Amino acid sequence: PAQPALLTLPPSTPDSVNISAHARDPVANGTTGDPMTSDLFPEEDPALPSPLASLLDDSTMFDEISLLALALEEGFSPALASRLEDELDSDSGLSLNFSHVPASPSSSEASYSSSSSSSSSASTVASLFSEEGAVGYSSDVAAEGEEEGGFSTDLSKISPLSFRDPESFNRLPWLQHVGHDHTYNQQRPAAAKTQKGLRPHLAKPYEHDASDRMWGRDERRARGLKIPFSNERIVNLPVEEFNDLLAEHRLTDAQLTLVRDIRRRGKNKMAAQNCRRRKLDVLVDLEAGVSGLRRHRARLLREKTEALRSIQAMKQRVSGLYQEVFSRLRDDEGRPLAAAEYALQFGSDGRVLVAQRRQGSAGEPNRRPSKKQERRKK
DNA sequence: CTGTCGTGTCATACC
DNA sequence: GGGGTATGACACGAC
Repeated sequence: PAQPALLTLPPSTPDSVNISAHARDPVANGTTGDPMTSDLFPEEDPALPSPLASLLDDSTMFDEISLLALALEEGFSPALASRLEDELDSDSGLSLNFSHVPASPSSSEASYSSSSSSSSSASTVASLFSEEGAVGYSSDVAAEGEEEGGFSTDLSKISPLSFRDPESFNRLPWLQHVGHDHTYNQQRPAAAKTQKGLRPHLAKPYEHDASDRMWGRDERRARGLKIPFSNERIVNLPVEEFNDLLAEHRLTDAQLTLVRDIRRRGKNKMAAQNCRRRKLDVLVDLEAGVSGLRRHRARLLREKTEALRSIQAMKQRVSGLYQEVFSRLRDDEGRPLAAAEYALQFGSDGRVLVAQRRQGSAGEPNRRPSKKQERRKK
C-alpha cells in the first residue's frame, strides 16, 4: 500500500463541490476554460487518464530512442556515417585515408630550403597549424643535406604527432616506403639509380626519375651555357650572395636568364613541396577535428538517450501515482469513479479537480462545470 | 590499359 | 619593381 503523498492539494475553496448528479449534466460539458486548470487527459485512452498524456505518447519517443540506440552503436548511424564519409571524400584531390598517407616530403626537403622560407611563410604556417609549422628550413639544415638523402633511422623519436616536423614526418613507419630523395641540387653518384631495380621503394637514396629528368634538364642547360657555378648555389644562396656571385662572373643575357630561371624554379619547387605538406597537415588536422566531433556527437547522443529514459521513468511514475489517486476517489454514494467518465485535472495553483469527461469526445474532459469535486490529499 | 600518386613547372596573386 | 612565397592547374613518369 503505497502512500500517494506526492500530490499537494490546496484547501477547499467555495468553488469546490462534490460530485453530484448535475455534475454529469451534458449541458455543462460543452464549456471549457478554467484558466486555473490544464487539460492533461489523453484523448485516445479514456481508460488510462493521465495528466501527462501528451508526454506519454511514446509512439515517437520510442522510435527516437530506438534510432538513438542504433546511432549509438558506433556513435552514429551507418547512414550518417556514410553521409559523413561522402562529405569528407568530396574533392580535395587527396585521400583522407591516412593509414597510407602517400605524399611524404622527404627529409632532404629540409636540406633544400633556404633560410628565407623560415621567415614569413613558415611563420604563417606555424600560426595556422602548428608552432612547428615549417621549421627546419634553414640554411643550417641545408648543410646536413649532404648526407645523401638524410634518411635518419632514429625511430625512437617517431611520433604520430610529428607530421609537421619534416624529419620525423618522413620517419613515420607507414611512410618509410616513400624513399624519394629531393636533394636535387646535389650531384649524385650514378650508383644511386642502380638500387632502384632491387627495392625501389626502400632504396635509401632513391631518386625520382621525374625529378632527375627535370633537374637534369636545367643541369644540362647550365652546362650547355657554361654556367660557372652549381645549380645548388644558384638556388640556395641568399639573395645578396647570389647577386655577388652574378657580379663576380660576367654572364651573358642567356646565361643570366637561365640562372634566374633555375633559381626561380628551385625556389618554387621547394614552395610546392611545402605547400603540399601543408595541405596534408590541414587534412590531418581536419580529420582529427572530425574524429573529435564524432566523439562529441556520440557522447551527446548517449546523454540524450539517458535523458529520454529518465523522462520515461518519471512519466511512468507519475502515471502510477495518478492511477492510485484516482482509484481512491469516490462519488457521493461512495462508489469508485469510472475512469471512462472522470479524470483528474491539475491546476497551476496546485488544485486537483475531478472533471467529467466530455460526452462524445472520449478523451477530452469537461472543464469548468465539472469541477464538482476538489479533494485534499495528504 | 587505366587510374592514381608524386613531383616539377608554370601562371598568378600576394607580400 | 624585383625577389620570394603560396597555390591551383597541368604535364609526366612510375606504379
